[in-house]
Amino acid sequence: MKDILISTEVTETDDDARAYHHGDLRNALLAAALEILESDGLDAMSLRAVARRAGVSQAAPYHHFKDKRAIMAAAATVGHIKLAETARQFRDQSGGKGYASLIRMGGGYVAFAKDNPNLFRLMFGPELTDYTEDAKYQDSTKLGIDMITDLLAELMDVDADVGKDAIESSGLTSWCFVHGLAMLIVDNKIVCPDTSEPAFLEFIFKMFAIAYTSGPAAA
Amino acid sequence: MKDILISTEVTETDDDARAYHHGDLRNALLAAALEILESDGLDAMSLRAVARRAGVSQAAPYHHFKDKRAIMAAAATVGHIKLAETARQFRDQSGGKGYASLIRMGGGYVAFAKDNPNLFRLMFGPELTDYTEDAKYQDSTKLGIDMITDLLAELMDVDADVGKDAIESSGLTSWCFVHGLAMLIVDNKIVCPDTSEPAFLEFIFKMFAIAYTSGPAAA
DNA sequence: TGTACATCAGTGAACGCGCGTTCACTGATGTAC
DNA sequence: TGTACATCAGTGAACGCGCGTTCACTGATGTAC
Repeated sequence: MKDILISTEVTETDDDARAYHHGDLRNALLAAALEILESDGLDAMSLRAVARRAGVSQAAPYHHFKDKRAIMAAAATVGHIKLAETARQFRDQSGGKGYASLIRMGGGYVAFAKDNPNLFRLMFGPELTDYTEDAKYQDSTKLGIDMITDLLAELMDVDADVGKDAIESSGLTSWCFVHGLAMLIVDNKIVCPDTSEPAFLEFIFKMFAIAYTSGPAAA
Repeated sequence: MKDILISTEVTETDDDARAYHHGDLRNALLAAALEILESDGLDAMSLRAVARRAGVSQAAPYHHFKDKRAIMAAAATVGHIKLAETARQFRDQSGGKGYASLIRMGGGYVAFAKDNPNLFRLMFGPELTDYTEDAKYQDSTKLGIDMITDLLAELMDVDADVGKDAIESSGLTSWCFVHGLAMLIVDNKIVCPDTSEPAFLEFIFKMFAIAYTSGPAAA
C-alpha cells in the first residue's frame, strides 16, 4: 500500500481517468489547482478558478470531482506523496549513516514545506481533517510519520531494551520538532537559507543538534 | 511595552473606544469575532456575521475597524496576549524550578492551542503575515518567543561560556518543538489529554523528556 | 436651567462580485451490426 | 467499409447565496452659551 502510494506519479492517473474529449482533464484540473494554490493561496483555489485555468467551463470539473473538497483532497494527497518523496531523497543523500540520515530526512521535510507553503498548510489545515470520502487521501496522510518511525526503528536498538512504544514516542517527538520548524519557517517566523543552498542542510543540522543537546536532559 | 501588552485586559479597551450609543461596540464586535472564529472557523468570521452576532447593522463595524483585516489583527492580538498569559500561568505553577518551569511553560503554550485551535491558527496563519497597519498586533506576535528566550536566559549560565547566540538558538529550537506539538494536536494528528486533567502536564513532561534524551546527541 | 448646535455612532439600502452547484443540452468518440 | 446508435465529457446559462464596502441618512449625546 505504502509503496504503491509513493510510486504513484505526482500527476496521478486515476482508474477512471481515460483520454476523452480533453485527453486528461482530471490531471489538468489537479495541476491547475496546485498552481493556483501555491501562487495565490487556498482562498483563491475555487473550482471556477481551477476550471478557468484549465481552459474548460465551470461545470466541467464535476465530471471528475464530486465537489470542491474532493479536489482539495486530491491536491493534499499529491502533497503528502511529494513530502514523503522529498524526505526520502534527502535521507538517501550521501554523507553519513545513522542519526545523520534522520536529520537529513527532517531537512527534506522542511525543504518541502518551504518550497510549497500553501500546499503544506492545506495538508495539515482544518479543511480536510474530517474528510473520509477518499481512502487514498487518508492513506497518504500517514506517509510522513510512517517514514520517521520506520527509520527510527532501524536506528534504535530494537532487540535490546527499546520497545515499540519507545520508537513511536521518539518518532512523535522528532515529528513535533521538525513539523514546528517547518511551520515557523512557512509562517515567516524563522529565517532559513534557501533549500537549494548548501547552507540549508547546515542550518537543519545545527537546529537538530541544539534541540537534542539542550533542555532538561542536558542540564 | 511588553508588560503593557500583557497587562492589557483581554477585552482590550482602545484609546478611542468610549461609551456612545452602544456603550462599547468595539469590544462587543471583537468578542463576537472571537466567538464565531472558535465555534465556526475563520471562513465564517465575516464582518457581516460579526455585526449580526453583536446585534448591529453590517455597516456599524466600519466605525471601529478600518476593514476586515483590522478586526482579524485585533483578534490575533488578543490571542497572542492570552497565549503569553497562559504560558506564564503554567510556568509559575508550583512543582520544581529550573528546566521544569520551561517545560510547564511549554505546557501552557500547548494548552492554549488545544483550547483555542482556530484562534491559534489565525495567529500563525498566512492571513496577517504582511499586515503592518497595527503596531499593537506586531508587538504582540513577539510575546511568545520573548518569554521563552527570557526564561532560558535565566536558566542557562549566561556568565560562563554561553552567549546570547546560544540562548537565542536554544529558544528557537524549544519553540519549534512546542509549536510543532501544539500544531499537530490542533490538527488532530496527536492525541493528548484534556488540558483540565492532571494527565495533561504528565503528557507534556513525557514528550519533552523523550525529545531531549533521544536523537543524535544521545545516540 | 434652558436652548441651539455640533458631533459622530449606528442605520438601511445598495453596489458589484465571485462563489458552489444544478440543469438540459450538444457533439465528439467508440462500438455493434 | 458504412451506418446507426449509445455513451458521456464538456457547455452555457441560470439558481441563490453571502460577501466587503460605500453612501446619504438619522438620531442620541455632549457641550457652548
